[in-house]
Order: sequence, then structure tokens, then C-alpha cells
Amino acid sequence: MQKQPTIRDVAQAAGVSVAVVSRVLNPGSGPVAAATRSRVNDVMKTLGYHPRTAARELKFGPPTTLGLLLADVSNPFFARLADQVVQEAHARGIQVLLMTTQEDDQLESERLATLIERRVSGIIATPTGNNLAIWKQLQDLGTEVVFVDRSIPSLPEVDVVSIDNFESARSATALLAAHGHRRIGIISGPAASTTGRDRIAGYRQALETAGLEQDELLIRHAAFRGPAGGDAASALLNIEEPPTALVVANTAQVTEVLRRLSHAGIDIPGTLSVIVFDDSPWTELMTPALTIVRQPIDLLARHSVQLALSNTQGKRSGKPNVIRVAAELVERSSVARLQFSK
Amino acid sequence: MQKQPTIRDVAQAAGVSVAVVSRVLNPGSGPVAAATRSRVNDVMKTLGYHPRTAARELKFGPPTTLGLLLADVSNPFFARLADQVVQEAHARGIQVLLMTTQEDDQLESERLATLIERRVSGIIATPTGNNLAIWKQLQDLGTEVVFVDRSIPSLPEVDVVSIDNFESARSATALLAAHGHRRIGIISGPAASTTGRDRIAGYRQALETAGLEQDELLIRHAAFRGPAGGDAASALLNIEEPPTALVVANTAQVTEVLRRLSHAGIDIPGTLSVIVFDDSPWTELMTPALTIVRQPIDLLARHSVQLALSNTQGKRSGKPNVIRVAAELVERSSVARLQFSK
DNA sequence: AAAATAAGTGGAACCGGTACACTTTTATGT
DNA sequence: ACATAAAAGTGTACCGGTTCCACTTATTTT
Repeated sequence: MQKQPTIRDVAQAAGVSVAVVSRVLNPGSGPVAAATRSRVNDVMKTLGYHPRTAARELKFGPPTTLGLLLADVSNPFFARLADQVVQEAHARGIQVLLMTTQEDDQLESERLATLIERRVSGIIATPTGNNLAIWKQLQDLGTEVVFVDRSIPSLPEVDVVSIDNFESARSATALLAAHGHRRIGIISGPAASTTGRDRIAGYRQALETAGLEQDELLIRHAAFRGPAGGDAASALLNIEEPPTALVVANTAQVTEVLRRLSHAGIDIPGTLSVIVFDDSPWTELMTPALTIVRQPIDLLARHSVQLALSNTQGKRSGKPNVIRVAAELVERSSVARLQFSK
Repeated sequence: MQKQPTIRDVAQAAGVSVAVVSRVLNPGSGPVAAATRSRVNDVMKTLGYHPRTAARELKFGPPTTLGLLLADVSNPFFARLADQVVQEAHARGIQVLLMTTQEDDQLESERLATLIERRVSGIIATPTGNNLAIWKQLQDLGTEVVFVDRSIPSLPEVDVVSIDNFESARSATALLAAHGHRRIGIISGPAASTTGRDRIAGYRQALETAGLEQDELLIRHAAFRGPAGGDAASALLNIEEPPTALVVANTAQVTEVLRRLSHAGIDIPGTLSVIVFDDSPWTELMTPALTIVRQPIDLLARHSVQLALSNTQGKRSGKPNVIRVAAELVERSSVARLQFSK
């Protein structure tokens, strides 16, 4: 465990001033003779010198770190989002500080405090929906905030990148209606979440277009965490006139719902057709292969990173960017055509 | 976009010196009158002051950041590991810088360079197996390095946390043998990886104990990324005397293998019994429910974080910590008992 | 009541880089 | 050759915290 050499050690060993070493470190910041440059480089190598990021950051709040604040990473959707964000960021030489909220606004506020102290240049987040004041403060501080997947309606000035939740739920529901289903259930996210609400709205629109009756018993909001999805599924199965088709629009609860259906001995798609919002490779391996709504995670990630880094300064003038990317409905075998419905 | 207040702004507004403000910021670093303290706190609040981590870090390389260097996060195993590591770290007030290597040693070395410059206090990594010199350098610099899941045999002085790969593959194979299988195939990780090798070794041991012949044709190493697993599965199916049972010991390739088996019209467990190393919730939902080897990811995470933070100083004396946690074999329905084998 | 001790505060050096203003060396033009 | 411009290199003040030390003002001890 040796003590770390500093730029002054390098300067001394190379027989030059620290300014020259700094120039070698930052090409383009000033002229250095080729011979000197290589000599300094040699010294740095033999001394095992590495400039300290912390010292650099002190001068200017450098756009070299991004905060990624997700609900959790065990959810494959967020995991893949994190993976893509990290890759995108690395491609731009940016590092990612990963944090999770567990959907807990108290934890969220703590994480945000840390991110403020670190003076990250941007934050990509799936907000819990609270902590309005902190989000506002962050923007005032000049931190670029991008909400991904969800948003907070009362913070309209924040950039948002998400899929078109309304349209994706609408088209999934429309597909079921087109297959003759008249009792279509939906399990979505919490009513407080934009994704939860927008998807329900799309669902309602599809029913209306298809001329189907809207039954509030068929609409369930489930929390993102815990067994909420399974409970919602059970509840749905036990109503007087149970659905013949189900849209699972809460990605975090897909496996919970399927587990419950399986335990209940439900035949898919025989007694219940299913469409899920989830693009896990496993969905294709199920029996039957599940019809899914696929979210273009790579696009979400790319746009998020881009926004989080673009607005580095200025530009906070105009209206916020709202990017909606289209989700893809992938038809497989979990939706049955109802013959005798009329 | 206001400009950020500094400690001097706070001091001036509160009518005290910066030293006092600093003491308020770091309780226990010196005496402050209660009245002064609350006055300073008020000023900090109204000014919206947040101390800059970068400035703090300049004084001492503070153990406030951990590097987490994984192959990728789209793999659910690593995703859940990342999730747990982040939670463990947060519980200790530590932040996590997430990086991915894509199993590419060039990328790995770049990420490591960044981590050195950031002076992180510890690194938890799934090493590609190269960059020996850099890993050594990191240790010399006093950075605590912990390999998780895999290790590098030629770096025996690095701490390692993993499951008992040998034993878990042995017991899975033994289970198959006990069910009467005599032709048991295995698809593991690359021969260059410790997990790949150790699991094969456990497999061989089980065969030997069961008195079964070892056929090299039944042993396949597959890369962690790409279609390698699927290809290995196809190859295995097409040998002269194909296996009646298969251990998929390469977690990253499980879905690839299953996809190939499915496309080939293989009946599980009718014509092929299967045990996979993967604890995804989906494995239970498959038809049939898959028998799995479950890795205790929370334990891996907890021990890794603990080691990465414990050795902060001193202690580099003794021999490295090697922690092996037991994996759990969860029997479900993808293994058939062979009746007529003799 | 004098001396010793403790509490509260301020001044300034320092951490390790960056960058500006400036001096010295080398190259260029006629 | 000589003036002049460009290139190379140096000194040093920052950035925003922390901390050591000196100093002043209470509080306690005997």
C-alpha cells in the first residue's frame, strides 16, 4: 500500500512544472514539446500516477457523472434499462451512480440529497411521485432531470421519456376485443402512477371503440411491489362474471399474476386469454408462448441519456422535452379467438 | 439556474467563520454553541446550501464510493446482485458506481482506469480473467478488491465471494444419476472461467461416484454471451447417443438453451430431463416447472459489500478471504425417473 | 480571588488538480 | 543578422471544503 503520487511528484520527477504535466494530461489545453510529453508520460507510468477525479471536479461541476435513480434493479425491465443507460453513458465517457428507491419516497429524498452533494450533471429517474420540492430544487440548481418510464403530472417542466402507455394498452385491449372478448380485465400500476393511469385510459378507449361495456370490477390497480398483482388476479377470477381475457399492464407484477393463475388451475388461453407488458426472454418459452407488449428499452435509454447530457447548460428556456416511443405488440399464442360470443 | 452557495456564503450570511460552519456540517469535529448551530442550520436551509462531495473527497480518499463492475446487468443474476449490492451499500451510507464490461477485457481495463482515478475505496467485480496487472496495481494502491461469482486463479491474493460451484454441480448431477440417468450432458461457462471449470469438475465427480462413464461429447463449454448456449444444446442433441438429462450450468445461457430445445421439439422431461442454474421467477412458471440450482444472491451481495468495506485499512496482512456460500437445489418437475435404464 | 480548565470562535494552510498571466526559448521572414 | 512571432515552459491563484492552532471568553477548581 504505497502512498499515491500527485501531479507535483510527477512534475518534479520529470523536471518540469506542474502546469506542463497538466497540459500533458489534458491535450489541447496548451503546447507541449513532443519530447517533454513523452518524458512526462514515462514518468507517470513508472510512478503509477493517476489524476484524481475529485480534484478535477473541484474546479468545475463537470458533466462526468450521471445519477440513475430506479425503483429497483431486480425487476428485469429496470435492469435492462440500467444496462442500456450504463452502456450509453460509457460510450460518452460518463459514469453512472446507481441508486434505488424501493418505491419509498423517504429513501428517494435521501438519494436525491446525495446526488445534490455530488453535483451530478444529470439524473435519470423513475420518480415515486413525491418529493416535489426536491425535484424543483434540482432543476433550479441546473441539474438536468429526466423522468423515464413514468412522470409526475404536477411537474410538467421536467423532461420525460417513456413509451406511449395509452396507445400500447389501447392496442392490446383492442386486439382482445377483435378476438371476440367482451369481458376484458386489466391489472395496471397504482392509480397514483402515470403509467398506471395512462394504461387504464387506453384500455377504456379501446373498450369504447369496440362498443363494450366498462365494468369497474374488471379494472385493478396493483402496487409495484409485493403480492398485489397476485391478489388482483385472484379478485378478478372470483367476481360474478369473470373476464375471458386479461391485460397485465403492470410489468413488475407479471410473474406474480401468472403464478396465481397457474395455482388456480387456469388454462391459458382456454379459459383466459392473456397479454402481458413484459419482454423477458422467458415469455416466449412459456406454454403457451405469451403475447406481449414489448418496450423498446434501448430507445428509452438512449433518449434519456441524451437528454440528461444535452441540456448541460442554457436551453432550460423552452418547454421540456417529452419523448414517447412506440411499444410493440408481439402476438404469440396466449390469446384465443372466442367463437360463440355474441 | 442560480449559482451554488459555498461554505463561505453560509459563513458570511450567518456571521461566523467557515470553520464554524464546517463544524456544524461535521458534528463531533469540534464545539459549537447550540444557538450558533441552529442559526447556521437555518442559513443553510434558506440558502439551499449543500456541501460538495468533491471538495470533501479532496482531503482524504473517503470510503464513500464503491465500484461495481459486472459483465452486464441485463442478465437477471447480475441484476439482482446489483440490486442487493446497492441496497447493502446504501444501508452503510455508501454509493455505488455501476460499470459493465460486456465480458470484454479491453472495456474492463478502461473501466478500471476510471475507478482508479475516482479513488473508490473498493471494487466488487466479476472479472473477465485478464488485466492481471491492473488488478494487482489496484491492490497495491490500497483499493479493496472483491471478486464475486468468479475469480482469477493466478490472482490468489484477492478476496472471493461465490457459491460452491463444485458442490452445486455435483449435487445436481448426482440427482440426475439417482433418477437413473446414465447419459448426462452439461453446458457450462467458458473453460477459461472458474465457474465454468469448477462446475464441470463437480459434474465429473458425481459421475465417478455414480460409476458412470465420462463422455467428453457430453461436456460443453459455452461463452456467456451470444448464441453459444443454443449451439451447444443443438450439438448435444445431435451426437450419436444423445443425453437423457442435461445440466445447464451457464446461467447466462439458460434461456438460449431452452429456446433451442423448444424449437427442436424436445419434450421435457419426457425425452430430456433438465436442471438449470437460474433462480428466475419464470422457472417456476414453465411447463413443466424447472428444477433449479438457486444461488443465494443476497448472501453473495452482503458478503461482498462487507469485504469491500472492511479492509479499508490494515488487515491486508493475512491471507485473502474466500467465502463460499451454498447453493440450493430446488426440485420441481423437469427431471424424470428413468424406469428401463439398466 | 487567582489559577486552571473548558468552550466557542476565527485565521490560514492544505488537499490535487486547472488555467491564467507571464517569461524564456525556438522558429520564421526578409 | 535582426526583428518578430510562435512555441514551450513557469509561477501561482484559484476551486470548496477540512483541520490545526491561536485566541478570547466562560466556567470550574481550590
